[in-house]
Amino acid sequence: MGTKERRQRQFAEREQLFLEHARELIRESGLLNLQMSRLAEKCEYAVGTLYQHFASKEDLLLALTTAQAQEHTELFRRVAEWKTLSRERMFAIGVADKIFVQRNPDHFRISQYALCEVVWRAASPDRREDFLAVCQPIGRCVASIVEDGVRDGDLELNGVTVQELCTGLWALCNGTHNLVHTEGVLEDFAVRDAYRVMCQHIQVMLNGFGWKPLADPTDTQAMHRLIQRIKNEVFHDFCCEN
Amino acid sequence: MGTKERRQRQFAEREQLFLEHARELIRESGLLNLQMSRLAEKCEYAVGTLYQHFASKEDLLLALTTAQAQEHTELFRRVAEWKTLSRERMFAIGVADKIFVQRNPDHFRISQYALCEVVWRAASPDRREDFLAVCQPIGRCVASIVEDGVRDGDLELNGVTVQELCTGLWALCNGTHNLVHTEGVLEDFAVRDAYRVMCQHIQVMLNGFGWKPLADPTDTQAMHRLIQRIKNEVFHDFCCEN
DNA sequence: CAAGGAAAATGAAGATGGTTCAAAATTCGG
DNA sequence: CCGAATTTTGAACCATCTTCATTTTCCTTG
Repeated sequence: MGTKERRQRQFAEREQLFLEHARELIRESGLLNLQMSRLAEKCEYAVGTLYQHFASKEDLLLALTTAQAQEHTELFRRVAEWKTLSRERMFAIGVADKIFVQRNPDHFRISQYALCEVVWRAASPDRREDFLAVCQPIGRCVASIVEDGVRDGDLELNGVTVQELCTGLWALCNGTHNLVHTEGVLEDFAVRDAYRVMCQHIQVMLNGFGWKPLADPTDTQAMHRLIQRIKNEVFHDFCCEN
Repeated sequence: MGTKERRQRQFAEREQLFLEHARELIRESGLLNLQMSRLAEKCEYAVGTLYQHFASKEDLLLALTTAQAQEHTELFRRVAEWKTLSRERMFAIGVADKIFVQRNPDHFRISQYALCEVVWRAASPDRREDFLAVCQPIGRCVASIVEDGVRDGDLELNGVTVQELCTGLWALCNGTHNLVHTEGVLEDFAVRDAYRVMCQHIQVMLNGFGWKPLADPTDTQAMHRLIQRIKNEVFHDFCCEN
C-alpha cells in the first residue's frame, strides 16, 4: 500500500511549492501585497487547495519562518561541531547569524512580522509548536558552547546560568537584526555596516564575560582575520564571495 | 481670531481621546481584535471622524507607538541630566528602559508590530517622520553620555564611533524586549527575570568596553543597590513600589 | 474494465472589516 | 438670522480572507 505514502510525499512537495512561490511573491512585491488568491493562482491551484495546507494566511507566514529557521539551525549546528577554542566557536555563532541574514535578506522581515502577537496568535497551534521545536536546537547549540567553555576553564559563570549568558548574545544579535530592518532608524544614526559592528559587540561582550582568550578590542584586523577563517573553515560552501 | 486655535486644540484633544481608547481596547482584547468601527463607537464618534485623524488603521498604530515613545524619551532625558559618574548614567539608561517597559507592558507589542515593514509602510509618511523625530532625542541622550565618558577619561573608544557603541547597547535592550515579548521563546529557555538579566548584560558589556569604574560581575548585590539608587534618585515619581 | 465510492480539488459565494464620500448637521462671520 | 464654509456622519463600497457545496480525480473491487 504505497499509495498513501506517495500521496503524503506529493502533499509535502506541494507545500514546498507554495512556500517557495510565497517567498518569491514577497520578494517581488513585499509582504504587504501577498495575497492568498494570487499565490494560489501563481501555483496553478485553487485557493481551497492552498487552504488545505495552511489554516490561514498567518499560518502560512509562520510556516515560511519555520522553514527558514531550519536553515538557520543548520548553520549553528556546524558551528557547534567546529573543533576549535570555545571562545572562537561562540564568536562564530555571531558570524553564522550574520551570514544567514545576508543570505536570506527577506527572512528577518517575515519572521519579525510572523512573531508579532497579531500574526503568531492567528497561526494554528500546530504551526506554533513546529516553530518552537525547530528553534530549540539553536538554543542547545549555543548552550553547549558555553558549557564547553566552562569545562575547558576558559570561562567562569560567576553565578550566571548558561541560559542567561546565551540570552545576552541572543538579544544582541536579535536586536541588531531588528534595528537593521527597521527603516530609517540606523540610517539616521550613521551606522554603516551594522553586522560588522555586531561582531565587534559580540567580542566586547565575550570580553566582558571574561571568556578567554580575550580579544584585543583595538585590533580590528584580527577580528576580520577570524571572520575570514570562520568563513573558510566552517562555511566554505555558503559564502564563496566576501 | 481665536476660533482657529480652539478648533485645533479640540482636534488635538480628540486625537488623544482616540489614542487613549485604542490603547484601552488593545489592553482589553488584544491588538488582533482592534477594529476601527469599534474604536469609533467607543469614543462616540463616527468612523469618518476617526479617519480624519488617521489615514489608516496602520497609521493609528504608528501614532500610538509614537505617543509612547515620547514618554520613553522623557525617561532618557532625565537620565542624561543626572549628575553622577558617566558609567552609572549609562547603566541607568538600561534601568530606564526596564522601568518604561514594565510601566507600559503593551507598548512593546504594539511597536513591534507597528515597526514591521507591513505596518510601517502602510502608515502615512507624515506619521513615519513624526516617529523618527520623536526617537531622535533618545539617540542623542545616549550619545551624550558616551561623549561625557570619553571626556571624563572613563572610557576609550579605540576606533569605535560613539554611534556604534550606542548601537550595541540599544541592540541589547531591543533584543531583550523582543525575546521577552515573543511568546514561548524565553519560557522554554528557563530565563526567569529577563530584565534583571538585561541589566547584568549591560554591566558586562560596559565592562567589555572598559568603561570605568568597572563593575564586579560577581557582586549582584551591588547591582541591585545601584538599581535602587537610580530608582530613588532619578525615577522617584515613576516607581513607588518595587 | 466498469462501477462505486472515497478523497481531493475547485472557485463562487459568504463573511469580515477597512475605507470612502455624498448628504446632513453644525459653526461662524457678517 | 442668513448662507457659506467646515465638520460630522454612517451607509455603501470594496478588497481579501475563508468556507463549503459541487465537481473531478483516483483507487479499489467485483
